[in-house]
Amino acid sequence: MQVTKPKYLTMTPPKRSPCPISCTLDLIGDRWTLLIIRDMMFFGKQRFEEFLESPEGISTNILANRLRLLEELGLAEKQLYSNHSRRMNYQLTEQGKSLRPVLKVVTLWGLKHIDDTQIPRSHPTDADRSTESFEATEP
Amino acid sequence: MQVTKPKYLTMTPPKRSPCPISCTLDLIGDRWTLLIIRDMMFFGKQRFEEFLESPEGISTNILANRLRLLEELGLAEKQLYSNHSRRMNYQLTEQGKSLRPVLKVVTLWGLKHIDDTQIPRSHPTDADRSTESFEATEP
DNA sequence: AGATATAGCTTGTATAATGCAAGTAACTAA
DNA sequence: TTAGTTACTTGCATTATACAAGCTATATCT
Repeated sequence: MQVTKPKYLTMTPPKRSPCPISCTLDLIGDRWTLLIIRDMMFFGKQRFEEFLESPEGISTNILANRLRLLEELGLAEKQLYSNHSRRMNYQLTEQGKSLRPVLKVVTLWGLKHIDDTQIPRSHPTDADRSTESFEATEP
Repeated sequence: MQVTKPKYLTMTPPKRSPCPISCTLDLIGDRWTLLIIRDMMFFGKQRFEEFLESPEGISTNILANRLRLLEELGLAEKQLYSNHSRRMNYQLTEQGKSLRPVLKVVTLWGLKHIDDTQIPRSHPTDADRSTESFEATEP
């Protein structure tokens, strides 16, 4: 598979309809994508192995697939951590960060309507890099 | 398959983790469920055949499956339309209606970040039954 | 009464997505 | 030189989805 340039949201997947809900679900309407975005946004995760550590237990092939899709959608960017390592660095773009209100309202709904849910505690090492709080109200 | 009583959100699907985002995705993290809720909430749709008419083109087996799941989750209720007909009547419960802020923020995100999206125009006959506006701000 | 239509599904089958385990490639450190 | 780290890919079994067809109970028409 030969991917040249990241595509943008304007040109990506086939729409089922022009409805904004339907179109949004075409992008992030699955059980994993928002969790990866959560990990980047609230826990400052940036590397493949870090995403694998999340308690939901994503598998490596799904993770690789979703990271590629996020890049193609322009929601995340991939960079080399340093020039002498294979280590990669995934970060949210502005587009990706714009999903914050979505994650927030989903979080609040879950906390209120599903029993035994709680905001995960991040590891100290994760918290160091986390730029945004899970609870914070405003962008 | 023998389903006795509707289950409630507290006892339904296996959690991948206690994270409220993860748990919410376990319930509605697919490409169809929120569209059915949209149809009930904003377009006043109540019947099997009405859901089939939506432009995204859900298939009958998936629709039947999701309506059953929504009932099991306590997000929707199924009733007979009248006592002399097979006609069914699906309606959101209070739990289901509580997803309104989620649909709203998803709608706004889609409108702003995905090209060529627009709020669908409902048919006059649908609008008659619609209790809530797609655009309205407050519950 | 018998035929046609309507509504709400179920069933069958092909294709696609997911889950799980294992393996590979490039570099890094000892 | 050897072992470890990181980011994946591959293979295969299971599950979900898409598409088409069919079925059942009532409602309506003639």
